Amino acid sequence: MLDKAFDPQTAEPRLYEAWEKSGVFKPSGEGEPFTIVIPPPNVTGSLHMGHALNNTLQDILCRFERMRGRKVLWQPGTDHAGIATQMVVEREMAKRQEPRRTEIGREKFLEKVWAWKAESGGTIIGQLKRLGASCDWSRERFTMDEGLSDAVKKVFVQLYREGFIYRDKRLVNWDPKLVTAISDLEVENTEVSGHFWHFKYPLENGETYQFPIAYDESGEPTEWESRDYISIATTRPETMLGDGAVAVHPSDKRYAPIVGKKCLLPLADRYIPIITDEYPDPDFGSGAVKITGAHDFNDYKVAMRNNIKLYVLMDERARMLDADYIPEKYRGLDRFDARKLVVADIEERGLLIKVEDKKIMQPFGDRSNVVIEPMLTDQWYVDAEKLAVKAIRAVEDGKTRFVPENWTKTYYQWMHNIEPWCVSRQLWWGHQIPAWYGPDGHVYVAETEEEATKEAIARLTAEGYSLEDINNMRRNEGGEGPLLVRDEDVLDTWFSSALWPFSTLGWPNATPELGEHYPTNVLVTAHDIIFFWVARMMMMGTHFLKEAPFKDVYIHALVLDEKGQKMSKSKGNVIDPLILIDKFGADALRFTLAAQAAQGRNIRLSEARVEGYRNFGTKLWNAARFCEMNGCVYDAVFDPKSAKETLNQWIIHEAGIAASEATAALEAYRFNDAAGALYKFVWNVFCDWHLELTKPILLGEDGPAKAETQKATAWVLSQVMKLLHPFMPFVTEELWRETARRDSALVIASWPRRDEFPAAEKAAEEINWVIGLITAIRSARAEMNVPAGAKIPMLAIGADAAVSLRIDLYRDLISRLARLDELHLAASAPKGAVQIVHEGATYALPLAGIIDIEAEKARLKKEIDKCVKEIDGIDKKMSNPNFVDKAPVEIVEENRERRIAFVERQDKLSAALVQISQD
RNA sequence: GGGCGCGUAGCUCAGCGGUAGAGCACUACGUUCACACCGUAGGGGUCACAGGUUCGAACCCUGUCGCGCCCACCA
Repeated sequence: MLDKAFDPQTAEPRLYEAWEKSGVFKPSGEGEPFTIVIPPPNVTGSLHMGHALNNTLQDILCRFERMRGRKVLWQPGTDHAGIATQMVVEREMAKRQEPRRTEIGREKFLEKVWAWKAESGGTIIGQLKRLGASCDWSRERFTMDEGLSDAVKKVFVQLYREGFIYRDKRLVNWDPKLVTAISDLEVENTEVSGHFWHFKYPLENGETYQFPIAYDESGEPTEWESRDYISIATTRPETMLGDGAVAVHPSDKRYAPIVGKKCLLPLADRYIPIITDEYPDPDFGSGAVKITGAHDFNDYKVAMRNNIKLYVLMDERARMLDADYIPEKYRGLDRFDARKLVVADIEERGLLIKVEDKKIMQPFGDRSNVVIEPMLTDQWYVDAEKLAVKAIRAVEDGKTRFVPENWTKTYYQWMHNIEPWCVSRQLWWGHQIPAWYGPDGHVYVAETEEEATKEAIARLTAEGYSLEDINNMRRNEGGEGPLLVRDEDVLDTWFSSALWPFSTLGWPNATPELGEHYPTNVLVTAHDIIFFWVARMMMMGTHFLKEAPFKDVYIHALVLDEKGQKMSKSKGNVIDPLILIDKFGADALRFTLAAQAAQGRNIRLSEARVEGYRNFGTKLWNAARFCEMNGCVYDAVFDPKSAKETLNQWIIHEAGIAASEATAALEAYRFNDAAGALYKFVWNVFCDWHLELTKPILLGEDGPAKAETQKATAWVLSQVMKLLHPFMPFVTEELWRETARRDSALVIASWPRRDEFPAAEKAAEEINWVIGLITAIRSARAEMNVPAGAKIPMLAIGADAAVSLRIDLYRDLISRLARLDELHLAASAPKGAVQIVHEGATYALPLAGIIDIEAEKARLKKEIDKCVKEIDGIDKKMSNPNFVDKAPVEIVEENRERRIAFVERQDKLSAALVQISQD
C-alpha cells in the first residue's frame, strides 16, 4: 500500500544509491552509443542553479536514450580550475593565519591544494547525485589526473613541434593582484566614471607653430594661435612617464608643421618624437595621441610599426619600477598613487589644460576584480587563428550543429577574429608547462625532463661542447644534477578543458571507449562559455582527432532570478538549488527547469513554480494510489491492442499522442514542449477524465469490462511513469517498484514506442463527445447556480439514433460526472427548462420554478452572440472571392463546416430562447 | 560601432502564416470513498507601435519606440 504522499527526503537518496549500486549508469548493451561529456564543474564549486539546469537537461537526454536502448555514457568529472582553486586554498591559509604560499614554497603549497581537493573536492559530485544525475561515476576524471596530464603534455609538445605554440614577448593582460597573465576572455570590460586629462607637451627648443582655432563653413581655418606645445589627452596620466612618441594622423594639417620634430616629455624630462600614424583619429580629443607602447595595446602596435622605444613602467604588482627613466619620486608607488602625483606635478608646472569627466571602459580581471594592466612579458601562446580553420569548417560543413542555430553566428564571429591565446599562467596549481631552459638559454619542449635533457645534450654537443663541458654545466658538483631548468608557469585551465571530450576517454591511448564514444553526441552548455570552452574543444578535437568532438552543441538558457536579474552572491539574489531540493524534492526542481527550458530564452526561476510542479508529482502519486486501491495492477502480458472498451481504447490512443509528442520534442531538444505535453496528458487527460470515467466501472461489479479497465489503466500508468522518468526519475522509479513489485528498475525500462499504442480515432471521438457533454452540463449548472451537490434530471430532446445510442451507452458516466439523477429521451423540452446545445443536440434540465428565467435568457443570448460572431467572421472570409480561390481547399472546407455547425447551434439556442420567453 | 535576442492575460512565459494558449494569481462554488500539494465553473488580451507582403499576419519583411545580453582599441 502506497503512503499518503511521496517523501523525497528519504526516498531520493535511497533510490539513487540503488541505481548506482546496480551499475545501471554504466554504458551497457549492444545499442548505438550515445555520449555526453559533462561540462566539468570546478572542484571548488558547489551546485548552483546553472549547474542544476545544465545537468538536468543532460540527465534527461541520457535517461531518455538509455531507455531507448542506446549504450549511454555520461562521462563525469571535475576541473582543477587553476586560479579559482589556488585562490580558495590561499584564502583558507590566510584564515588560519598560516604562512603564505610564497613562504612555504611551491611543493608544500601544492601538497596543501591536493589535500584540500581530497577533502572538499567531492562536494559538487555529491550534489549532482542529489539532483539525480545518471553519470557513470566509475569513470570520473579530474583534469589533473595522471592520464589527463599526459594528454596535456602530449598536446603541448605536439603543438609546439608543429608550430602552433610559441613563446613570445609582447603585451599581455596582466592581473596585478593575482600576479599572472590572463587571456582576453578573462578580462571584463566595464564602464566606469573616470577622467580625461589634457596635458601640454612643450616643443623642443621653444619652437612654435600656428594652430588653427576657428574655421569657416567650408572647413578652412580662419583664425590661428601660436603654440609652443602639443596638446595630448589621456585617461591614464601615470603612463605618460613611459611615452615614446606623440602620434598624429598623416592627414591632419594642424600638426603638419611640427611632424618630425620633438617635444619634451614633462616630468620624465626626455624628448620624444612627433610622428604620424594611421591610428589617431583627428576628430577625437586634440587629434594627438601619446604613445605608451609598453602599457597600451593600441600604442603597442603604433610603437611596433614606427620603431618607438618601449618603457616598462611597472612591476608585477603594478608598482612603479625602479628604473632610470622614471623620476625617483615616483618609484615604488602604486600606479594609482603615481597617477595622482603625476597630475599634481603637471598642474604645478602649468601644463594641465583641463580635466573632463568621462565614462571610460576599464578592463577588470574576472576573478580578481582589479584593473588589468597591459604588461610586456614573456608568455606562451597558441596560434589560435591557424587552429580555428578546421574548427570553423566543422560547423560550416554541418559536422557540428548549434542548437538553437543562431549561436552559430556568435561562434563564427569570434572564431574569425580570434587572437593568439595566451596559455601560460604565473600560478602554481595547474599543469606545469613541459618546457625546460638550457644553460645557454635555449628552450626545450618535451614530455619529460629526460627527453629534454637528451635534446639539450645533442644540441650542445653539436655546438662543440664536450661531455665534460656539459656535465660542468649541471647544477651541482660531480656532474650529476639537472642540466635544465623547468619553466615555472602552468597552463591556462581551459587548455586541459579543451581536451576533455577525448582525454576523458583515454586519449592518447587508443582505448575502446575512445573508438566508441568519440565524437560525442551532444554538448550541453550555456552560451557564456562558447568561447572559453566550446571553441577550444572544437580546435583541439579537429586537430588531434581529425573530427569535431560533438555532433550537436545545445546551448541552454541562463537561470535568472524572478526579476530577470543574473544571480550573484553580491546581489544576494541567489536561489540555492539544494534548498529547493530539500523543500520540494529533486523531481520538482528538475521538472521546473525542464518545463521552462524553452530555446533561446532565459529562465526566471520562482519558488512558486517549483511548488506547482511538486504538486504535479503528488498528483501522479495519488493517481497511482487510486489505481492501487482499485485493483489496477500492471500485467506484463496485457496487450493494448486487445482493448475492447471504448474508454480504454481512447486513453491508450491519447497516451500514444502524448508519447509521440514527448519523443519528438526530446529529439529536438525541446524540453519544455516534452514536459508540457506530459504534464497536460497526465493531469488534464489521465487524471481529470480517464480516472473519473473509470470510476463507475471500477467501483461496479466484476466483469470483463472491469478487468480490462484495470489492466488498461495500469498499463497506461506504466507508460506514464516511463515517459516521465527522464524528468522525474525518483518518484517514477519509486512508483514503478512499489505498484508492481517489479525487480527490474524503471531506469532501464524501454521507452514507449509509437507502435505500442493502437490509434482509435472513433473511440476518441466518442469519449470526447462524452467529455464535451459533461462539461456543457456542468457549465450550465454552475451558471444557473444549481447547487454543486444537487442531483437533477436531464432530458435529451428529439435525439437521433446516434445520440440515443450514446446516451444509452454512457448514461451512468454522464449521470455520475454531471450529477444527474435521471437521463432519458424526450420529444420536447418541458416548460422553464435550462437548455443545453451540444454537437447538434439539445438537452433540457427541467428546473422550472428553481431557475431565474432572466438569467437563463441572458445565458442563451450570450451563447447566441458567440455563434453570431463566429458566423460573421466566417462569412466575411467566404464572401471574399480571393479567399475561396486562393486558400487551400481544406481551409475553405473547414470554414464551411464550422459555419454549418455554428448555424445549427445558433438555431437550437434561438429555439430555446423563444421557448423560455414564452413559458 | 558591430552582433544576438526580447516586448502576447495582473505575473512568468508557450505559440511563430489559417478558430489567441498554459502555469501562477484572481472570482464563485464544493468535506463526490486518489489527491485541499484537490475538484468544478468563471473573469481577464486592439499579441509594443507604424507601414508592407498575403485571400489571410501575434507569426514573414521594413521602420520606430522600449528593454536585455555579447563582442569591439577611440587615446
